[in-house]
Amino acid sequence: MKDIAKDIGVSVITISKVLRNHPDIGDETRERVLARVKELDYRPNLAARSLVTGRTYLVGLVVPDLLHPFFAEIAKSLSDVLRESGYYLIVASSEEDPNLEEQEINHLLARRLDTLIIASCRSTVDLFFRIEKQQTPYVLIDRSLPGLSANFVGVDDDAVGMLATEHLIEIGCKRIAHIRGPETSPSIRRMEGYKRALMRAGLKVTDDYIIAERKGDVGTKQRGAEAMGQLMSLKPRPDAVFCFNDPLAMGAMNYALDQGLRIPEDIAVIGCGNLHYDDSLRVPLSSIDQHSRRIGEEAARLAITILNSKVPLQPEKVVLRPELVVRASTQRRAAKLASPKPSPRR
Amino acid sequence: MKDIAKDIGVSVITISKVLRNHPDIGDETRERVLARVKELDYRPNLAARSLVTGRTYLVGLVVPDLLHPFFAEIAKSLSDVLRESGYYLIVASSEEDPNLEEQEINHLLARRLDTLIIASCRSTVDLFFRIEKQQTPYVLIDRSLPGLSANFVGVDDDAVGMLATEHLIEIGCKRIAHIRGPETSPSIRRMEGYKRALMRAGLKVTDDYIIAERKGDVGTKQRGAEAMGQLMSLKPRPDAVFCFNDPLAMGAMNYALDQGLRIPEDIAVIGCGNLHYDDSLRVPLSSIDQHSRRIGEEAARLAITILNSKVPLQPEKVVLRPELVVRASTQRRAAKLASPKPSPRR
DNA sequence: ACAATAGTCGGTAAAGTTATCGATGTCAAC
DNA sequence: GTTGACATCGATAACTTTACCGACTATTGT
Repeated sequence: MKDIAKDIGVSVITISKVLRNHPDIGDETRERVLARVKELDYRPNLAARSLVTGRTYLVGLVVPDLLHPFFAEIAKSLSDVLRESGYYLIVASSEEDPNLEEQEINHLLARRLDTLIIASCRSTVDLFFRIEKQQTPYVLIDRSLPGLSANFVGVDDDAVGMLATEHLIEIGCKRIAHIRGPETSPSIRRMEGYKRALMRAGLKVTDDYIIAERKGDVGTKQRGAEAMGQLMSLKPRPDAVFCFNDPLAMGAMNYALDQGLRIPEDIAVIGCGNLHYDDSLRVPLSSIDQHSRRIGEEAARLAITILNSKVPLQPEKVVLRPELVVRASTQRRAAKLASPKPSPRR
Repeated sequence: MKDIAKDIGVSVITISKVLRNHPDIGDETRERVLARVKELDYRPNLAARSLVTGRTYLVGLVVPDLLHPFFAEIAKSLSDVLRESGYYLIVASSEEDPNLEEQEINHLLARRLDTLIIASCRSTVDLFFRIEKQQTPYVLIDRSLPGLSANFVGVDDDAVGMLATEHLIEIGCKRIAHIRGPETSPSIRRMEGYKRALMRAGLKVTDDYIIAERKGDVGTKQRGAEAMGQLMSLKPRPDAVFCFNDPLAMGAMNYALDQGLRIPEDIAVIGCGNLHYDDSLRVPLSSIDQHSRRIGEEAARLAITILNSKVPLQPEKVVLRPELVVRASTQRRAAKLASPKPSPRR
């Protein structure tokens, strides 16, 4: 920058102003500066700029697993929207490990990012108080924490559980099982929605029908298969399963099919996530769409709003309404039980 | 930092050294500093550090599509390995648009990242010369550019094409079609491998049997379906298709199945990528594994090697050997044509 | 006892940029 | 001709940290 200034015969400040489209500079000077800048293919050092402005134009994203299509889609839409405002995304993966997550967040805090966007696998709130003390704004996505009043973008997980379960009830299922996820808010809320839907329909909640997350780090599909195995060995076999997410459902379906069962005739299956390959599976999978793309977009929008605001804002919560997507795995069957009347589409 | 120094009665430099585990500092002093640091939950400003050291400990990743499982897996493994050495990943998506890619790379260059890792959709070389002029080391992944001697990590795409095609030949297919990808090196090389395998087997290459990428931005699955539609309308219908990647293959298979065709009896299908849901599809999909995880790991390793080296290194090329994974979509059929002898496994 | 060495600590300057305010010049208006 | 307004540019200081070297003490070897 010094060189350019010398070349053209103006001061460094002038160059700086041109580079930031500051209105102070005359057209002719601006042209000459820009010409020289282009000639040298010069780019200002953003680290130095950050140092003096206090802004990095960097947003951190912390997710449990980048490979999961749900988080990948969020990362993508987030990155798209942020880019329009000149922000970039730096990603960190917590591998569903609370300690690793804390470590990653600490590191990101040291980088003085403008905002953090976090799908947390922690169950305690202390870490987030520390973030607030650092004055770093943050947005929780997908997973919320009890007792924490923070910005949040996600789906209404109670509604997810109810929607899925009600659908299974409508198509005539009586013994509805649930394969649940890890101990985080979405899993807990979906299970509660599931239970509430059962009770409303006058069906009783059977503990055996709820399969909890296994420990250990086997793949999700594998866990789905094991869970289905457990369910198949029960005395009155379930005639439907609501799975926490689609990869689990995939594993569960594979197991059932390999055992010679028919889906949905013998057992109906519904998942959550509405992944793009759901309709190409051995049996196309019904699912609850949780609008992953919109979660990313809304989180980005929220982050930008916060960053543009002079005053600290009240935490905002964006709760999206889930949507039922029916495919073959729950396709209304001519009920082998006693419920011949076609259930109305909701 | 100034405050901590004052509190303890030492100089700022001492604090700085403690924070970087510099051996210069005595145990007692170090303890006292660390205690106070922890008390204040203090973290050094990495932007300032970058300014003076010239290193950001940031690696940029530019890919065409973060949502594609292939790139998502690379991003994940990359991020994992880099983290161990204290590096973080900043991601940018080019959406398969060369101009957008240039823009993104320019921005990343301004951030003075330590390394760039790029799956480029550009066909010209000039941009990369500009990167080299900025002294920023970079590693190409998946896609290479003719005439560019750069660090590269990817799979042997000629071998991919040959492996897939030879497999189809071995199971008795005679009229093998190819649905190719965009105009980048993997697609070109795989097609060449495909052609070479045909010629070696004494089969002739039919132009009609090679479907090029359609323009426009419909989803990949949709494109696969359309391509399959084109193939099905040909006079001697192909009895096998080698698809550039698995999403294309998914679309193609869906179309064929919906038309009442049987896979692999009427038409065998093989893709590339070996995605984790391949075995859960309507017909489990044979595929060529291109070791996406290892691509990420090797790229990270290479990046770190470059960063640790005092002297500029010669460009290194890591070419992985692809691997055939056979599933139902090409399961050796009791050839309805005239080739009853079981083909030997290669 | 003296030099040499190792172990600790600090001072100075520098990294590249921007915020703030002040300085200059030009022009029109009265 | 003075005032005011506007447009254009620059000087100073600051942001936070580290590289480099020098200084001081204590210990060791001879």
